Amino acid sequence: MVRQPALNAKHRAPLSTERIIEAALQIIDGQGLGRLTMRRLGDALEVEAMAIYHHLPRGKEQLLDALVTHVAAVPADAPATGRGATRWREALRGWARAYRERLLTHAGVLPLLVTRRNPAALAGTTASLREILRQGGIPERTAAVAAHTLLSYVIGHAAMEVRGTTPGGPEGPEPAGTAAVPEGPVDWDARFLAGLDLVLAGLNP
Amino acid sequence: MVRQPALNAKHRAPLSTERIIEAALQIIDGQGLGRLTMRRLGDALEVEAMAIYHHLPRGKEQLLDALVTHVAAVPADAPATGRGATRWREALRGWARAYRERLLTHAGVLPLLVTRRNPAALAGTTASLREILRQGGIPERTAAVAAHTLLSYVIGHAAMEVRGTTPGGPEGPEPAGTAAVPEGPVDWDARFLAGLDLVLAGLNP
DNA sequence: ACCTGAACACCGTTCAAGT
DNA sequence: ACCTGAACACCGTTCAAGT
Repeated sequence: MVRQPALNAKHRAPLSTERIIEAALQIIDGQGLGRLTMRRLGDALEVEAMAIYHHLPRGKEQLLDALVTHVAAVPADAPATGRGATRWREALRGWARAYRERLLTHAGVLPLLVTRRNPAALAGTTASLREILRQGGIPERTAAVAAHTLLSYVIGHAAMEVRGTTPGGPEGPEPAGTAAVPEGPVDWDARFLAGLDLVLAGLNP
Repeated sequence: MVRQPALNAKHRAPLSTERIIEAALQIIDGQGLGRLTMRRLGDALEVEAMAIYHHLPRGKEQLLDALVTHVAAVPADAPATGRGATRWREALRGWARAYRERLLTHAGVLPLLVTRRNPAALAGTTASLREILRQGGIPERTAAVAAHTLLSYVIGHAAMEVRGTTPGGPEGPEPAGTAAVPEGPVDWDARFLAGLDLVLAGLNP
């Protein structure tokens, strides 16, 4: 009989913060945030749950913070060297599409992004957005507003999408004299892009 | 000695779904979502935790759904009878301000609003927004987009605010050649209104 | 019909101990 | 330095029982 490597062998990849975050993200994406458990995470890493605390001393809180940073703290690329009104507009559009996609593939961390966790996680993202706008000739004040508006829209829209298509009719009391008509199934891709154009339309350098 | 009413007296207000939701919201607003526990909720209602299941058979899941509905499923008022471009614009602005305030005073439920829970909860809200836009002369298609855009912005912005003012600098790798400058403290009220105008600016009937 | 009490399977985390 | 095992205080929920 060929000797199998011992189950608790030491030659498996050593535990590291990166591997922990990766495994946690895989659990969230595959089974949902509610099923991310220190014990289950330990199982996925073939380690006892308590071993995680050696790399993340603040425990689950620290893990969730790290996940938010990993998913949401992505600065936008600087705009390509050429300038002109279409240049930075296209850059922002591209960033928004990529960022939305990122949020949707890791939809399980969206609730974490909304909580007060990790207050500085989005600072880099907003700063890079402001920079793109500034280079596009938008005045400082307007750029600060536009950066936050754009980020708010993308995050908010991702949240709406994650809730799923709203199949039912309206709820609650109707305002008098108004028959609110429920909307049919929504093409979220198209709607996101249309709303994005609406937000960008107000920006004139 | 005056006889005190028995502690487990029956003359306390009988348990009801309304009272349960009210008490839960009070716990969330006062101590945070993480401290909302069936047992603690029972204590607040002077009842054993298991009594809650008699009114909410699906347990905590149903409670959280009800909380989202209670906080977020508020249709916008119909615009005042007069028409003209400023009328409905003012109506939308007023709604957005009120809705944001509502979300911020119950910031603890924001993570719940983002999760897939209660998919129909926002249907009534979006429908009433579409109706206001339609009455303002905005074509059906544009109205549907604008309603979602506006709602996404308000929810997203509330989320940004709840995370707190971002005191630290940027995080993560900087794009080459760009020194992203961290922003100072933000006046969220002013920023929200400015962003709101940015979103509404693109809407021409 | 409405509420209680005990019990079950699970959490996150601590702490002393192993190698 | 890195991981384990047992233990503690807490969860949500079930189920039989009380009134």
